[in-house]
Amino acid sequence: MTLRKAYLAMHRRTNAVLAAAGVTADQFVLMSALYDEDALTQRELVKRTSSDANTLRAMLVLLERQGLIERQPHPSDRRARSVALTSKGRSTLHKLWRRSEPLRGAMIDALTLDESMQLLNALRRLTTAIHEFRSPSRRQRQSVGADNQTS
Amino acid sequence: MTLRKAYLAMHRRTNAVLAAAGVTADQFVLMSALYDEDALTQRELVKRTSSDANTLRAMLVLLERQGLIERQPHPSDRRARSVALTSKGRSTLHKLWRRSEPLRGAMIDALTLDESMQLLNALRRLTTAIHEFRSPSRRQRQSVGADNQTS
DNA sequence: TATTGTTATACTCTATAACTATA
DNA sequence: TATAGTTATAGAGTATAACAATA
Repeated sequence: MTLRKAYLAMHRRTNAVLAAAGVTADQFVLMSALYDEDALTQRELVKRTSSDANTLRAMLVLLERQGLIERQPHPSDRRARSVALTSKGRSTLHKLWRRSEPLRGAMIDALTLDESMQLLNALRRLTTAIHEFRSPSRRQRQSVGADNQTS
Repeated sequence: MTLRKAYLAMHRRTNAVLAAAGVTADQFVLMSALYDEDALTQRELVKRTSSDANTLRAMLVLLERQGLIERQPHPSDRRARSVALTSKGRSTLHKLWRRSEPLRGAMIDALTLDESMQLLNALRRLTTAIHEFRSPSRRQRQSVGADNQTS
């Protein structure tokens, strides 16, 4: 509940800050993932942004329509497509970073450096635990064993 | 980014765990907010779940269609509606708690008690900072003043 | 056979604006 | 005048399933 509230607050405020630029917070995340790299396949983007493949594609189509990214044939794998920011996308991204900077600043100021590190560390471990979690609806006899704990 | 990943992981896994019961994670949150109270107005629910009023209404309509909640005239304010869980909603909520318990357990086990407390504390302060943040696009001369500190 | 991506489809969540009815 | 909620509308994100092309 607390995690949810923090994320929603950040997400909505980011959307509000970026709205004038015609880009959503999720699209901003996606574009940022492309910034460091020359080009990525959609498959790689799915991994990095932890999105669903079809969701990602829908977002790419929207960004492509705005001329912010482009998808070209992959040089070595003819199944894949090479996704990259256009020059317009790159300059838009710079603008988005400038616009969202004050909000990021406010978030950074809310915690000490030490607390921020601990927060990030805790969140990462939480994420790992969730990813490793598998529903015990169909138990793996071997690992769960004969304990008295009910699911 | 880290906050986003943690939230999305939790949200998706919760959805997966609850899918068989035909209820989404967001609906689960909403129903939980109703559990402690006999009844709440939609306005109060908006505050507690930090949802948009129209978003909330859409969710209530879905839950009402499933017979999990009901909306009755408010006794003292004839504009308002009194939202409450039905008995079916109440028993469904119990089932949802049971189903999601292992996931919550995994999340709790990922951190020490001390770390959990610190995490919650940090997230709350972050949320407060975001809520208090106002875009500096149109500065309020009075409060911003001539300091060198930005936002 | 497995992988990359597309097409088709549907539903939930989100949000804005204009509105009704009460307070 | 302000508040509680509705109606109408739209779009973004999410996800499943069936499919084509390629590895």
